[in-house]
Amino acid sequence: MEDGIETRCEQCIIRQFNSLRAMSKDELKRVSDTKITKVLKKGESIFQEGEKLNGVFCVRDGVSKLSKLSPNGKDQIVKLATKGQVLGQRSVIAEETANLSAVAVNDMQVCFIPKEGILHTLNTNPNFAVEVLRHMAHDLKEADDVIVNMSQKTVKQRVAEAFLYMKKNFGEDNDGFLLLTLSREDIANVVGTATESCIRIISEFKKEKLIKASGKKIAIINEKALHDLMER
Amino acid sequence: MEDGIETRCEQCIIRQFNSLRAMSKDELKRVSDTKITKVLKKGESIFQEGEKLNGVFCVRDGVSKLSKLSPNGKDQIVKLATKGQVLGQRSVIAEETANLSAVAVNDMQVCFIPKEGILHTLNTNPNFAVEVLRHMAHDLKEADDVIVNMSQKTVKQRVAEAFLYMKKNFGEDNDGFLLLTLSREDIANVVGTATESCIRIISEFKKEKLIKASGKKIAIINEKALHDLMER
DNA sequence: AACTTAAACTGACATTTATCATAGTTTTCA
DNA sequence: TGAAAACTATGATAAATGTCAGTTTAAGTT
Repeated sequence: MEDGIETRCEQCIIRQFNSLRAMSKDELKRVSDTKITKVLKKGESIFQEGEKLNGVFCVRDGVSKLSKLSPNGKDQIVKLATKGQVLGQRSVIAEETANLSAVAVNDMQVCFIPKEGILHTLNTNPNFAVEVLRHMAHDLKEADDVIVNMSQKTVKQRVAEAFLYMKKNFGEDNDGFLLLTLSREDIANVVGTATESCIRIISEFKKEKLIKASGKKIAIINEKALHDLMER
Repeated sequence: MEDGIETRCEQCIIRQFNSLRAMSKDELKRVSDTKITKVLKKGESIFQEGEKLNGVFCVRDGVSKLSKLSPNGKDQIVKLATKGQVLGQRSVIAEETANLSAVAVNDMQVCFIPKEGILHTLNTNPNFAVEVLRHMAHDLKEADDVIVNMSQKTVKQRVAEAFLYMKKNFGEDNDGFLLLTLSREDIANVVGTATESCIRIISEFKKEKLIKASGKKIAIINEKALHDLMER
């Protein structure tokens, strides 16, 4: 059992850093030996904006929102991280305080990996560093795309995109309902709009039969229409 | 003379990657030996979105805008790069096509550095890789900040921020005019708004004596007020 | 200098989005 | 289970921003 956890934890690192061959067995073992597993309830925070991180967190189960508080008091969700993704690596690598807060959207399990091992491997294993670099380059591209979406697309388009994103990255159950359920407020914070505006658009989508809802659960009915709307 | 150029070109790499000690003399020499200097007129492009890059470009003189075309035909400027900054490293590192276009805002001089040397050093010199990584981590943080600004701040706040950014990063002349002059359209594309909206806000700022203008040149008169406006 | 073109500006109006108020609905938990 | 709290929903209205149309000004060009 405990063995299963360890194995999965190693998998996080491997997958995130895309570097099965970049870390040696020894290095992986050292990382796994020092990890600490932590359980979080929905709404609890993993770390806060401004906090100094002593390591990274690997999501074993559940979903975390990475968000930043803007001066006007609103919270902008920049990213949603799920099983296998690593949180905090940017701050650890840059040796800066966290620029985002990480909060559990569901009940979660994360494992903590002290920064020493990561930094050591980074400095001694070029392949590993390059893999991490490549991963961060990808994140940077995604961030650029988000900037363009935020400034050039309407709220309606961004809501459509958010649902498609949720389907693509978190999947759906047998009845077609999105596995990731977010509150209307969280959706609004992903999209960067007021909760009421977000709700209104969701209502509209329901009327137009693009989506259907059962309580908090949402199912995409007409994916093509959502997609066309988003691209226009 | 040509020697001066070489020296400065090496400086670009060193400064951008923040790694004076991370690249050996030999490595730096190899990079410099293979560089090609290129002159561009205002409006000419260095590379286009979607293009495959065979190396990075180091800005020796002038300013380049890095922008992305959105489906609605508008151009979002994501970053402005000036002397000493390197363009295209994200694409080269990720081995992807460029996700942004780079166009000269002024007359420019850039030097081209083939990717082979960069990738080779990356793979053999961990210190260099870590420095590049750190640099990219910083870029990523900045991108996150831009996302929050775009979604949470008003156009007026973003215009104020743009002027403060221009002052901070490009400086002003003896009369207090910003050294970087952008067309109204370019400012609008930085801010992510319509050109007319941008012009209207600039007119407002002039009336309120926050800035003054002489032709295309703009001077900040009341920096504190602009700052307060931006933060609110 | 006269001509041509591009950029800057202004007004009127349409559209989008935010805000405030309020009511219905679900969830929580004592 | 039943009341409180949190979330979802809708209407009315205000504020912000975009669009279109037209004018003025500046910048090149021959």
